[in-house]
Amino acid sequence: MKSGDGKPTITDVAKLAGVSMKTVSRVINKEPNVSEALRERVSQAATQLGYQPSVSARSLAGMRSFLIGFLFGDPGGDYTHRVEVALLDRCRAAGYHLMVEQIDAAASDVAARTAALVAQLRLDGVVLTAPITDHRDVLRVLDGARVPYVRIAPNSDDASSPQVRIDDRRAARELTEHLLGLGHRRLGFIKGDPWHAAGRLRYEGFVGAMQDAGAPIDPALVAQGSFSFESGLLCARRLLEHSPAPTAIVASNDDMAAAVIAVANARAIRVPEQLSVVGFDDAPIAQVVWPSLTTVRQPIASMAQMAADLLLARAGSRNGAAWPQPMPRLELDYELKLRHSTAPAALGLAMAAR
Amino acid sequence: MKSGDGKPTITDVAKLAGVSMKTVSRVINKEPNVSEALRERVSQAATQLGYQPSVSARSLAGMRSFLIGFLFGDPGGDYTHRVEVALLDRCRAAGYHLMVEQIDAAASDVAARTAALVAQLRLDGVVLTAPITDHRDVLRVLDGARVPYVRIAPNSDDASSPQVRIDDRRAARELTEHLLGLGHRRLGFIKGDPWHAAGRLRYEGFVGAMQDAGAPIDPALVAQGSFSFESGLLCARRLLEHSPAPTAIVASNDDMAAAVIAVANARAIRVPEQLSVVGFDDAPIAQVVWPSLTTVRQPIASMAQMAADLLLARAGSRNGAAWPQPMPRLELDYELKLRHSTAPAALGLAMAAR
DNA sequence: CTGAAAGCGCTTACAG
DNA sequence: CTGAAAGCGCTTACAG
Repeated sequence: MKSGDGKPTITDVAKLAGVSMKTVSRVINKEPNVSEALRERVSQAATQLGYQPSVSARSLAGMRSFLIGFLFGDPGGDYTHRVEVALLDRCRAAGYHLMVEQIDAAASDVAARTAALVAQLRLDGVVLTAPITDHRDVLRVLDGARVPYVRIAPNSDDASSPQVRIDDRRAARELTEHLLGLGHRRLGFIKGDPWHAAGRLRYEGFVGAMQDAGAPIDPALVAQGSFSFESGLLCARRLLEHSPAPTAIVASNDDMAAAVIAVANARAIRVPEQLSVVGFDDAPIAQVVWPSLTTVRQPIASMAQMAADLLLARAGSRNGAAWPQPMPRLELDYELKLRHSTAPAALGLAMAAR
Repeated sequence: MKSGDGKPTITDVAKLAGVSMKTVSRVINKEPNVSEALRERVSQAATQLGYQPSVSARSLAGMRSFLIGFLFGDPGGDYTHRVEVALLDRCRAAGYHLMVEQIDAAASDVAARTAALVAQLRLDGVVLTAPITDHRDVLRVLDGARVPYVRIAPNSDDASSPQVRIDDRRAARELTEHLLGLGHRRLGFIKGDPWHAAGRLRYEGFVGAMQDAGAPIDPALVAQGSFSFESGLLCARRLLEHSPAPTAIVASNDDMAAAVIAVANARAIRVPEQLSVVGFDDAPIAQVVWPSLTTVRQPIASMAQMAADLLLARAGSRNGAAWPQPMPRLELDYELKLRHSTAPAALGLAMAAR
């Protein structure tokens, strides 16, 4: 037992176990070449003293900081939070800690913030979510500092870093095909941010499905949103005021789909009897609006975990040199969630009267 | 200009500026007793080299780590994320970084996780949100390690640490009085977690307002929820099946209030014409449900900022010894948000027919 | 399989 | 107002 008031150090553990500092270090780092007897003796001493290795000392002396960074863009967002919790999970399991930083993509100090994070903390790796995944200044600073990073659902598909994503294009296609299969022909679409990968890909999937089905796309029924509920409100009003009105609307995310339902409710347009609506993400809001949203569920936690694992594997390797080749590009499965916001077209008032 | 590939260190800056390491250190830490001329010369050299002080070196050598921790409980949650972004803001402004950790209150390794966070990283301070604010193991570890912490909306009102909150009891009272003022007498209430401060206080406020108004509380109209949308669903069904049904329902948060609206919609009970509903928090869902929710807005960002500032002020002080006395207990203003989910009682079908 | 020495980049405590 | 020395708690690189 240590009597002083300071925290026990590696020296204290070494003394108690009757070995050198270096042996304790080997045990802590799970390095090979330690006899089982010594390993056991050291572990016991560490536990007995409540020894916790100092991250700053390890970071200063060694080649690892045991710190992973998470850089996100949006100030709000359930998506971001879910990614974070999943990252936390993997980091903890690997003995790493998670630093977070928010980057306002439009701010002028983007490079400075990124630099402060990686240079002051010597991060072993960084996880990026859209739209920061494609911010030139951020990527330049990370590349310059040689900090490994993994991008979740980036816009550009280049091979400069590993990425984790779902096939947004195909998911949007399936969603659209679901509506076409219900007999809808006159479909509206609400786009997301154009510089956001998901926004672009989801629109492409919609267009592909429509073309394959020979269904015309009325440009008046395509509105430019920005993923926010408010932008969905504006777009929904525009689409629903158009004549003839669409019988179904595909929104690029659930927030905007929920906005469509809100506008429909306010105008006594019955969903899904008179108007089918689909969203994307399976955000909490999808099950909370009435009727609940048919949408696409992304495996957010799995995506984040894989991102973390890629980084942790590289940080843990003794050389830590480079990414495996070919560059990892993980594509996870999504899931179509059929709920209550979609119904056959032209069922009209018969069903509405149920 | 440094030619090597490593990052510039304090020594490089000192050489370039023609001063000692110690002088550079003084400038970086904004310590007094440096002539203006030298201060300027050092600043320029640092900028020229792109010098970033190593957090681990500073942490190891000095008495500060420049790291603040954020401990939260719930795996999801807009509230948590908003707190985090606000903390990030203040930390960055002060040259600090933010570490996050999630604690599952029911898990067995709560103490270990907390210990790992504070002992390995030597955190300069920790911010806690409910319900972790009142977790015995967490507090014991923090106290034992002498890590200063600030609690946001804790349950217990003891003076062991600073706290930041709104007056939940008074807010719930005002919300209830708003309904009573609209002529409602038969009110239902959906409680939150009993061991969660806000849950208890909001119920007390409700009871107080009812008693003062001489309105009886029907125990059959008080349901025990747990802040989740799902629990709100169950409670709402129970309350609305009761006869005579309530004309208004107070839910302890917006998620549960939204659930009440969902159940009402599903049963063709018109809100607010036949049933008034109020929530608490002004979460995003409040403006997204139809009709939008009358609720109480908490100044979440301000609360988090004040929590961070308390910690940063103490970490920055040279002695860093203790909290100011009396222990800070900051109570911020809330705001009643009157929206579309409340209307006069007994307006009945006249209004419903509009 | 084990260990003694040097050093990571800073700050502290002390001199002047 | 300025600086030289020692040391924070580890890991690296090297011996044995």
